[in-house]
Amino acid sequence: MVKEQNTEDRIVDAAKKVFINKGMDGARMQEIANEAGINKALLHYYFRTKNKLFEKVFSLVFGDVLHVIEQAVTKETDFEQFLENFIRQYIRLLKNKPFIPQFVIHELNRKPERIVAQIQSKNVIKEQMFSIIERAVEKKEIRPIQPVHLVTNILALCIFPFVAKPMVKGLALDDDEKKYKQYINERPDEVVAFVKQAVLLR
Amino acid sequence: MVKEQNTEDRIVDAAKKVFINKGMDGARMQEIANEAGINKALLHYYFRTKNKLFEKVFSLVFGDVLHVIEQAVTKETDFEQFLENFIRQYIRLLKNKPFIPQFVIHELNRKPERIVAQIQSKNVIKEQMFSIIERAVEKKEIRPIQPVHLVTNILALCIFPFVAKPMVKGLALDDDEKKYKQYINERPDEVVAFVKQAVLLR
DNA sequence: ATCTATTTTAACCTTTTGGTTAAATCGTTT
DNA sequence: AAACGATTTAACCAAAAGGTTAAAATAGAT
Repeated sequence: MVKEQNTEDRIVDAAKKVFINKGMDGARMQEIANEAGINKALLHYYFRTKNKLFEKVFSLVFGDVLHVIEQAVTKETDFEQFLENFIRQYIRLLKNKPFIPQFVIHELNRKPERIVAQIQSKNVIKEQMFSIIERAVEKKEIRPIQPVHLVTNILALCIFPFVAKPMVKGLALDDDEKKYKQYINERPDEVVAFVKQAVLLR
Repeated sequence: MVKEQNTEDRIVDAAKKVFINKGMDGARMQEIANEAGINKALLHYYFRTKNKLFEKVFSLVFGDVLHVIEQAVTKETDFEQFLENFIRQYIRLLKNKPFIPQFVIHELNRKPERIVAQIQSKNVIKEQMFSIIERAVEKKEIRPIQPVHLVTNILALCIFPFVAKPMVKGLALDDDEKKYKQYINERPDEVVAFVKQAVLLR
């Protein structure tokens, strides 16, 4: 956020922007250099290859996502609090960086092995989430549901409006950016309410 | 599905396969030619440019999706039937062509104008869906919910497990393809139940 | 048999792009 | 002032990729 940053950071920020918007294939080193306000030679001086730069960017972006999830998961609260917290935090992240999911998904499908590389740090999170859900089921706070399904349901509801923005905006909202923003602002409440209705036992 | 097809169809099928897997940027004309069992010269003989070929493929694929949606929407039934029908049909489509959503989403984000071009045919569908939902709300069959949100919720729940396959499989299912298939098979029931719980008034 | 459209072969062109290199410049530190 | 790292300039290279072309081969129809 500070104007004062060193070249390496400027490069990484520029690369984030370009890679996220264009993907690995669509991104051009020249464009990244321009975006960073430097020239191609210096770009390669810092990061020898496009691939190295991309890997750096990917792990940073994916790290951001994991961090938010971890944050929400490790706060020991009851299920309802966890749900609210998780959904609102997650959507807030995506509101600030709306291209993250498309980027992550696209690159994950392009090179699924990457997941395996970082699997250990995620496994902790997974176990945590699953156990929160299982406990809630045992305590009859929510109806019986497999953790995998509930987790993917929640993620789906949070992520979809961002990856499918042109569809949502174009098809349902008269291609009106204001209406889309309004819609996005309504999302946290909507998703929380939807999921609660779907699983909470009353 | 027939082995006997003319060259143009073979090309289009091959192009579908490659474009869907690699995207516009990642796809190679040579690879499409190989996949179709012909050479590059003949490929360009049928489709002068990569772009023309791509546009053809995109509209075909997107047409498939719209067709399924249209099918489900135009069957005049009550809300519950519509819900079941829509979800099961849609997931069946994705089970057969799992790469469609990622492809459509990626290309839609790359060139959002494309939506505007086909907007009229979709507007009918949209109106139909929205009115089904509004009627259900009026009749107190479901709790009050904005059609945009409900529609996107349903689409999200259907689509996400396919676009995020590596994540679901890797994170939650021990990277086990069998478990993933099992999970996908459970999806229709799960989604139907989830949505019903979330909106149906009992 | 010949005409026609289809298909192949293979060479070729051009543009784009990732990446390199060498020399010069600028700025800071010592 | 000298020295060093950071940065620019600009030319260059090689590979990849989209696209073209011309000539030959193949096959089907009249």
